[in-house]
Amino acid sequence: MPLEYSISQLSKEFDTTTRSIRHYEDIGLLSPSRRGQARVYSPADRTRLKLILRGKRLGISLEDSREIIDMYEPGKTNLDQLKKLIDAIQQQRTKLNQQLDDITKLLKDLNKAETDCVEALKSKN
Amino acid sequence: MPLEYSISQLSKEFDTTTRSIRHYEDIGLLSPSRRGQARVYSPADRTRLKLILRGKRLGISLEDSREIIDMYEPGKTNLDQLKKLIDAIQQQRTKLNQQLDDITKLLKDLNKAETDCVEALKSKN
DNA sequence: AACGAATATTACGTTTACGTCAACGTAAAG
DNA sequence: CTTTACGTTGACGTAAACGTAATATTCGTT
Repeated sequence: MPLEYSISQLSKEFDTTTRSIRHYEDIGLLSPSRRGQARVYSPADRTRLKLILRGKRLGISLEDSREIIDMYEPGKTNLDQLKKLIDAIQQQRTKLNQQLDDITKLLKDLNKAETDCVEALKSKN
Repeated sequence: MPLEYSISQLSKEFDTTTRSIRHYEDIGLLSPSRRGQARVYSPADRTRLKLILRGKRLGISLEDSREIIDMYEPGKTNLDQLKKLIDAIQQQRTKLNQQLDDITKLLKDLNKAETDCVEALKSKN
């Protein structure tokens, strides 16, 4: 496991574009260090990117992703800050469970659609 | 269960807007019948809307939703049409399983974040 | 008949999440 | 020293998914 990554390395690894990664930086979701003016990404940066993209696949907006990701940051040891976080986590959990429900339903529907298709194919022979 | 619905009824039931519902019609995802110029939605229309919104919650684009939803339509008994559908279903299933994976991982992360928070809170007392 | 509530159409505006140049710096290879 | 590959910063463009008037119509009620 490398200790640092270039922007194109990450874009390839996660099948995204350098433009997107820079965009995430533009809106403050990433802040890689620099060597000269070139971006240098740490494993931690890479993890953040991974989380962002995972969120994307779940239809989570970048704005919302920021909140979620910030939860994992240490040093957020302010007291009522913590309570806020716990609350946010609850909300996210609710949303995710809803999605889980949606997905199982969709998978069920897909299964039915498929068997229907297969049946229809059979009856053609 | 009613035999028909008005646009505002549906917008309330599914917590969306009449504008959105009309938009779905604009792009051909819905085609309710009319009484005069007023839209009249059948239970089938309602189901389609439900599927659209479920897809939305999963970050599925309206364009992709169209494909999925059309799978449920009967009368698609063209032969290689069917094979295409089965293929599309497979792809969707793959994507959904990926999402399932993402979600379980996120939920795990959220659990950890939460216990961390709670721990942090305890240590403050 | 007049009114308000619901619905309609038309059309322009907005937000999100990037795509797509253009113009230039940098560093290793031939 | 030039090519090649990769990187940078603007700046403008765009597609999707609606929001938001503005205006007109319809329909049951006073």
